[in-house]
Amino acid sequence: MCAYLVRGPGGPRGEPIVRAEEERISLALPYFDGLSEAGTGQLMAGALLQRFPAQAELIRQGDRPAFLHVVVEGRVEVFTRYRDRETTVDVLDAGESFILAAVFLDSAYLKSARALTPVRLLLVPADAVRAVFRQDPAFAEKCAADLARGYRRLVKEVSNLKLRSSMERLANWLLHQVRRDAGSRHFTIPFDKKTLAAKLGIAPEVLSRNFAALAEHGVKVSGKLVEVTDLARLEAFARPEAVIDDPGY
Amino acid sequence: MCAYLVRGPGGPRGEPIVRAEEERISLALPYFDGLSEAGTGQLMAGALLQRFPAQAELIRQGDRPAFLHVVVEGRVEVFTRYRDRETTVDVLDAGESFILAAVFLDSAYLKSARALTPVRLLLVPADAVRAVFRQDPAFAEKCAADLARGYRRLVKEVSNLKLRSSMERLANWLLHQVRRDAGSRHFTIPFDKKTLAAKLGIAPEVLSRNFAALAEHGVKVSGKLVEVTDLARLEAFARPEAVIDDPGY
DNA sequence: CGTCTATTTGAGGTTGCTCAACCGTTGTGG
DNA sequence: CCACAACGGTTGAGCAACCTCAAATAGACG
Repeated sequence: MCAYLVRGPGGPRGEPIVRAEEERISLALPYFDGLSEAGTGQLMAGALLQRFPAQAELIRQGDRPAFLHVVVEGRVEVFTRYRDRETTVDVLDAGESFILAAVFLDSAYLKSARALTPVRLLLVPADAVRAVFRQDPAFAEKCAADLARGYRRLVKEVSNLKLRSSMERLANWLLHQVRRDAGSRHFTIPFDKKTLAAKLGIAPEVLSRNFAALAEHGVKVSGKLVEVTDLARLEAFARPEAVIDDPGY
Repeated sequence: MCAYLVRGPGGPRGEPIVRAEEERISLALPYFDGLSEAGTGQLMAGALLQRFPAQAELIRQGDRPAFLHVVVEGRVEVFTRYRDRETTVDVLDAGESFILAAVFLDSAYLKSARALTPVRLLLVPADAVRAVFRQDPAFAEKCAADLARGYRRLVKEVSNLKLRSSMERLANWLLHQVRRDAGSRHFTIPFDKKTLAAKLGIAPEVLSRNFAALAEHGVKVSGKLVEVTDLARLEAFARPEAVIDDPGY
């Protein structure tokens, strides 16, 4: 019933009821913003707030969803496997949820997920999610909006993969990071380069060479530290496009 | 307000109100199945049923959604552009809808769409969709399920693109067609090979060579006609996986 | 029968992959 | 404190998958 309670060495410990303090945290999540009292209560009644150590396997593709997962703290990598290959579909930060689509349709996970850092997850029972969806229009709208945004993110990802070279994808990813940091000229890559390579859909070696090649286009890298020395130059090379690159679009 | 009424030579003619006969057609669409009377009425009140000639541009990426589009008849290609490149995201048959996510979020289209054949579309005003979503839980659930399925389709597409070679994608696409025709050994490709190539994310020349290469794996092609001479062999090569290839998964 | 468009084929270049060796950090045990 | 794994990343070499450009064919159509 709840595989999480027994999985992993020294890791997850179940807390059968979300305590007041932690409920406050959960409510602060964009996810539950503006919900009815009743709905919130129902969602939280069976919810668990759990910790997992880095590298813990959170869900496994093919399994059936028992909970909606919301990242409260830490970073989660969502990926798919095929034969002996594996690729990153997304990397999620605190405040984001995953596998809503599987929960909603009550279908098997298409993806697996692992903790990239130690994480804290809010686990909301799948049937509660479905029930509250039917009762609380505000929540229904929230879910649908989430699904719609997720859909659109993937449409962009498909365009990104099919229409751009790996260099272009990397360049645009860098611009994305820079923009997110309010235009700061340097930032640190928030996870392993191996993970970044998987996210961009290339081999780690190619990422390495691409970084080297971007020196020509106003980017300097040392370790996880990236400095954009010539933003205009990088933009000229990356040629970002609103429809693919604007997060809010 | 309604660009469709004036676009295209000899093409679309608007019908301000959906006639009874045509409403029956619309109601037969899976989309409106099980909806409340009131909801149906509201959706249909401002709906248009329109014809477009083959090749007509139905929506253009970057525009704002005025209607939810449902394919009543014919086939529609959904694609994205970037610089001078273009790629097919999906090909839709009768009964399927498109740009629900954009309508729901009231955001600009991420994709363009064109008619591959002469088509008949049901155009449901975007604000009606949003309004009925809030009023009719059955419709809300339908929409969310549609969004969730669309999301999952794209997750599979991303896996398909990132984890498989173009040969493998083609082989699995063939298996897909065969399975859809209840296991018949031969079928005709339902659109241009150029379109198929774009859907698979490769240049037309590569598709051509891939078809030739699949002769080794139990596939014979002449024109648009495909015959699977050795299903077991093709499956051994394609190695389909439920998580990526089962439509209902 | 010409004319167009779709597809195939050939040639040659690019991009990205794999394998293997190497480097720099980090962590460990003696 | 030092040698030595161990790990993540980089680099080099060779190969495979794809792409582009240019012709040659094959159909579809008037």
